[in-house]
Amino acid sequence: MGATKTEHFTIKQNSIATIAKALGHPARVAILEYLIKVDSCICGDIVNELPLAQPTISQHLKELKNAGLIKGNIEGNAICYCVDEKTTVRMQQYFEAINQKIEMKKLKCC
Amino acid sequence: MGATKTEHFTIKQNSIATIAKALGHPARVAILEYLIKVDSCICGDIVNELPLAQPTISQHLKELKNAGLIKGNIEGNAICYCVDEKTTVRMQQYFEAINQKIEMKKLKCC
DNA sequence: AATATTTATTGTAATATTGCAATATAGAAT
DNA sequence: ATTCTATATTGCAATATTACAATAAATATT
Repeated sequence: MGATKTEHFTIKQNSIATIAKALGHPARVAILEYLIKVDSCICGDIVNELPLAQPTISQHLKELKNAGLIKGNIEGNAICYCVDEKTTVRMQQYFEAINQKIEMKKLKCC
Repeated sequence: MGATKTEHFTIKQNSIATIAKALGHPARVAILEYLIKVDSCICGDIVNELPLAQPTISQHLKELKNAGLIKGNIEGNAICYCVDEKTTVRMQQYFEAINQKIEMKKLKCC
């Protein structure tokens, strides 16, 4: 016991949960917002920007990457991280669909 | 060490992270979707619908409620849970804003 | 009042996450 | 080749999450 029972849910549900989970930490929200704010996107900047040690940020970047929220290209001895639009668009669409359904039903109770 | 350093991030970032974290588990995504799918929204239904024990679901409902994603009204000896549109709309708007910024910048690298 | 029904709480075991120091890796600059 | 710079990995301690059996609480039904 203690481990998430992913196998009981649909691929879509697991996929949304994975992306949401990656954004379920303020440091990772901050990283995403920072990558959007600046034009360039070298990881070194992030270490200077956030009040976390380099290994911690490296770990957060890895999680954002695994969730598909960012992508990283090697550029010399630095790594160029930036947002992966596909995933943020997908999340937008997910919430759009949800809100549309809610609007259509105009739920009886509450 | 091991606890999230929430104090270093903005209220907005923490707030988005809290909502995202609540959706960072497939069971909670499934619960949200189920509450939207059905017209009524009694918790008992959810226990029958999902392959999780009643205390587990009760706990997940609590987390969704704390994050503001659902609200619950007492109705006899049952509790009527349903989606809180305000929060799902807020998430939609958050991703809309993010995607708009990405579109505007058309990031140089990657 | 006694029983059934519905949901919440408590306690606990298993597992996952967070954060960082120390170290490793790999390309760049000298 | 050595040193510098940027990032990743490892190992570990602290904390949080997940899941559920057992139990509690509160209203409904008989």
